[in-house]
Amino acid sequence: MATEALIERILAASDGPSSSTIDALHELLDDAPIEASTVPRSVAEAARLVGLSTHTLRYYEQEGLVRPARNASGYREYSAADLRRLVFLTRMRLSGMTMTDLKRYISLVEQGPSTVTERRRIMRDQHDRITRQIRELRLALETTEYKIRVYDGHPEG
Amino acid sequence: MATEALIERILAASDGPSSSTIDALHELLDDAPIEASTVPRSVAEAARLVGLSTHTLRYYEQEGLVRPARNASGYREYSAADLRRLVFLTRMRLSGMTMTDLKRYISLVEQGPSTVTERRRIMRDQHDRITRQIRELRLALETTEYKIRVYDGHPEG
DNA sequence: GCTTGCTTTCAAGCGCGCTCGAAGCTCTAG
DNA sequence: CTAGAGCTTCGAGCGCGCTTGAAAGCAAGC
Repeated sequence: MATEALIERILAASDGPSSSTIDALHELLDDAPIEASTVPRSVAEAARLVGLSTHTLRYYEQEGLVRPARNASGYREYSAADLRRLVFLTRMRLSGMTMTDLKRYISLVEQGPSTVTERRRIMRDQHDRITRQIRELRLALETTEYKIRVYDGHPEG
Repeated sequence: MATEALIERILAASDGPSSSTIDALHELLDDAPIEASTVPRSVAEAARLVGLSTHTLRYYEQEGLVRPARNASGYREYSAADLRRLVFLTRMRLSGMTMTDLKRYISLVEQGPSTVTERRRIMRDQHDRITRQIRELRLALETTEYKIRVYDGHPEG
């Protein structure tokens, strides 16, 4: 998946003390006033920034997940808000949310505040799925660690 | 994925104190002397026990991941060792190991002790991938928690 | 012996999420 | 004016991991 680049970058950025870094990320990525470089980005720039391909960005737009403005020539212009949404989309995709669910969720977002209840439900479901997934991964992690111990000739192999 | 049933069961079984439970699981699932019910299982029983479909079990065999014995009529008979392997396979699949890598690994296992070095390398790679994945999931988890807080009308939404 | 439900093999199909390629338009540098 | 890079839309293709279906054999109860 091309989206791994994004994660690498985000993870690299979040080395520091966890809680404050996360707050900073939220501020940066979700609702903060638009920062310095508020210049709209071309599809290639946006793709590079979020770690997706330009093809994927166009595909997401086609699916209604993001709606960048167009300039006079019909070129896409991704605003800071568009980029924040792309980061959100990428995180949700990486955590296993399906395109169908994501499309549903974004459609609710675009319908305005009356849909908050259902949006919260979707986020709660996703939260639970992620929690479960992390537990699964921890089991798998233990299994690899066990195998590695055995292959390292650990006494209780 | 049909494999979720397995995870549910394993997770249900591993409620207790983490470390000792994990040891018990390893003992049970990896190298312990075969336990009480050493009766071979039909493909349907095996499927039920590991939470996969019978189709998937046959597919895994076709791919060389497991080699259950056959009875006089050509029916598959899954031994305890076969079941342990299936559990291992399921965990690795759920943690995102590809069929290709898993086939390579199992082929090394079947080639005997001389392949331990490469097997260890594969398990270490997989360990690293899982670790990375868990970090990604934690970011996504934070994102859902943030959204839920906002939708719950939390002051610092 | 018949029925019911399991088993077998084999090959084809599918759903998801991209991914690619073609054909053509626009911008910039030289 | 031209070359080359990057943009547009559109539709088709693909890779992975199953999943399904067809056709036929086997087992157990009535």
